[in-house]
Amino acid sequence: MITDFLINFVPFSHDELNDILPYFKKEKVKKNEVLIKEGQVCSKLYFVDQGIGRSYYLKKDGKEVTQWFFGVNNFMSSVDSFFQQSPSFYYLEVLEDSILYSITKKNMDALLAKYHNMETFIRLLTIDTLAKFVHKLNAIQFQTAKERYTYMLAEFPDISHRVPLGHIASYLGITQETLSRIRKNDSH
Amino acid sequence: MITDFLINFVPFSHDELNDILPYFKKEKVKKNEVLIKEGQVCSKLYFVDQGIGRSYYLKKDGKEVTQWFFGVNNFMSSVDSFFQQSPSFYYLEVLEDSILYSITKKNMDALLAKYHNMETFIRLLTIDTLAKFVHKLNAIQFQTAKERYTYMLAEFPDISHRVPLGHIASYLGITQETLSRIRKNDSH
DNA sequence: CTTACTTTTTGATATAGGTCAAAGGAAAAT
DNA sequence: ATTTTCCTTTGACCTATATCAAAAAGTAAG
Repeated sequence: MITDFLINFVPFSHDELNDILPYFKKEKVKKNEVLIKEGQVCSKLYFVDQGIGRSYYLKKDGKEVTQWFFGVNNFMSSVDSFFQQSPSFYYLEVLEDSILYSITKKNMDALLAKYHNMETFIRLLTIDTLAKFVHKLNAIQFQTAKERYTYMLAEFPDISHRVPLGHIASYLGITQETLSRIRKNDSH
Repeated sequence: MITDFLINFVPFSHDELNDILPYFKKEKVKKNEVLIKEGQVCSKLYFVDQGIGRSYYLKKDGKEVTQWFFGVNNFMSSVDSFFQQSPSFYYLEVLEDSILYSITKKNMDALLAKYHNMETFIRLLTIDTLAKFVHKLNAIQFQTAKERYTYMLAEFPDISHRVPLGHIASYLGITQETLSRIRKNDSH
């Protein structure tokens, strides 16, 4: 639940939660639905209640590159686009029928201005996100294809077998043929 | 100046600035001095007034990998270690005689609790940092060695010719021999 | 069920960039 | 100034992973 996620970072009061939570609107989204396209400004921040999301972009040759996966109980968005209101470099889509809770930038700004705790929450959330990106960067920068896949399994244990192999391969910066061969060898 | 940097993100009042600025202590640091070692908890956030810093870690084989460069007018730290008070994965050092302004975690926490604007500042700073990391990740993940160097020149124009080539190479995830060859060809 | 479409696997071949080794240059120390 | 240390360049060779192509397996649709 989104409440648990919030209070896990910051001790919001009951009154604060009662004011904040209604701004998150429930959205049911069908598999493969695209939430944001490249170039659009991301106007909502999503919380994944059920399902899986991913962000990706297209290389010049048209190939998709997955940038991130968003599992249950995670916020999903094109972070910099949402907070900086700049055109998104990424597409955002769901990979399964999903239930999301979304809040608009406008409402988020109001909450940030109103509640010091909300600022703290977003600060901590961003630092957490930053730490995850740093972790991925380390995995990608100097590890072999096999080690990268090991990182993937650790970072996204619940996701690694529910999404197409090609999405994972591009997330890891390797080809799907290579990943297929890694999986084959892994299963002894 | 640090003041300009602050008000560029958030419209701090004069009173706020007068309270905040004295917590930043000037430090003169000699070339190659190490500020944080791997495993230590980063207790200070630094602002680079003069000089260059870098963060790096050691691979199992003992080779250094540069994670980031910190130029003039940038905050420098092992971000997640400082804010999450977790052991740093990185070393932090300066590559030239430098002048830094540092604030302790304790004082920063006090300012974050006292001033809503300070929370906002750190939130925006973190989002900015996150955006830069994402940018690097994109460069590293799917670009050739030469394209990565182009990214480096764009991201750190003032730094690219003041630090050892080996530091840049490891930052980009390539070997120094390869980078040397790229530079040779660049100068036609 | 059968057909069409998507995803994964397998094989053969190519290549960017790594590794190893050694020489040249530059900078710092005595 | 001369020596020592560090940094950069160059050359020869090698390997992990990409690319290309096609078969096989899995999933969805009529």
